[in-house]
Amino acid sequence: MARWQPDAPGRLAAAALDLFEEHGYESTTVIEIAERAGLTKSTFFRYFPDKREVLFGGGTVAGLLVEGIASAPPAAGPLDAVAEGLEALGQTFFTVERREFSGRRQAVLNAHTELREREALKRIDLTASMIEALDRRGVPSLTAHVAAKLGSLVWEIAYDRWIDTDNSEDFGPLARRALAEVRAAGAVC
Amino acid sequence: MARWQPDAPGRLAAAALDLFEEHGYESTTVIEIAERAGLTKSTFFRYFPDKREVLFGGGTVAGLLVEGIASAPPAAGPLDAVAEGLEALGQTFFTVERREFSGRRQAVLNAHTELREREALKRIDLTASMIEALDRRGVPSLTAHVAAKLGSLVWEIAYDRWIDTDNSEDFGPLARRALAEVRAAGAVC
DNA sequence: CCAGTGATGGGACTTGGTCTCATCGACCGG
DNA sequence: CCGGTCGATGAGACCAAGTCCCATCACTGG
Repeated sequence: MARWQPDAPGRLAAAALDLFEEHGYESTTVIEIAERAGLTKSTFFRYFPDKREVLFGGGTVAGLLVEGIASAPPAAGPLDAVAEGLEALGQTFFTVERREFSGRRQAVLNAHTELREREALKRIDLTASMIEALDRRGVPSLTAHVAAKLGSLVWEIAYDRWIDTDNSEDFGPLARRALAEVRAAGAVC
Repeated sequence: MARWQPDAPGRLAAAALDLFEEHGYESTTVIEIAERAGLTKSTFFRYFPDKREVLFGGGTVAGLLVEGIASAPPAAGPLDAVAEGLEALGQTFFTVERREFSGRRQAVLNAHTELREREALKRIDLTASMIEALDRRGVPSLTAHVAAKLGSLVWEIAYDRWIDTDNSEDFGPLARRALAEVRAAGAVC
């Protein structure tokens, strides 16, 4: 028999989301999170560098997106390459099982500035990753910057719609549609 | 004779920037900042909600930008309206006197994740302000989103170049040029 | 002379976050 | 069966950020 329950980080994240929903982010203590997960403060900080990060565990996202961009057909334009990356993300990360969790998580995020701040940083770092990936495709720097910013916007729009409970479309098609809309809007700027 | 030295927030901000440059952000204490400014921790937190915010005092920026966008000629397209806003900013906020301070401040910001994170949040909030301002001009939502994102990119590029010590051009012209480049890059996405 | 006001100081208190050391079952070689 | 190592966890001291409440004290107007 195992000495410890499995998946400590997962239990911590789940406990945290529950408590944040129940009492709000600021009013719940790291100690409370750890206790609900059957652990202690020490262990919490062993897995997460700070309290906010417990809601940002999935660090594989950037990697998947970058891979997707890299493996787009060489002839594809920069924005199409980003679309390819988003598509890849939709198939491996934004799966149906993750949808409900993502929605709950996002509601908590939107409600607390401290968490929105962390989200903002993640988005910027992600945009930087996209720029790098495009750079490796030979896209000129400025074009890469523009494509990454637009790609980030496409992501936001598609993600919002994907989370929306009235909706049950997969992430991939949503991203494709959002991309087309953004492109059309960009043409009239 | 005045009972207190004038401009407590300004003294705190100056002291903070000095100390951050000397010892780094994390290794300098709020108490140290306050002491160098001839004040106390209590007073520091009376003027700034947290330690990071001491480097983000100029809260008028968003207002100026929004005004500039609002007062652009009605015929101007969304991105041109944003350019108008940036121009306004260049004349009232990004003045020559502020250039050296901005450069020092930016160097500190770039060196510390915690500060980059706050900057990321400010940028997102600013983008939201731009979207609102464009919305009030009757720009359709999606177009406003695209224009705001591109405007934010133009801001970044122009600001970088403005700070660059090899350069001494004013912010307005730099923004104009950056806008043209971004537009050209956008056309090939 | 006196009461009110406003910027500041002082200090207790909570919590996030770091660090170091102790614990203890599992596993492994003999 | 035995002893030692390993790896995940616990315990608790410690520091700094941030909150709160109350004291201080010059200035002001009546």
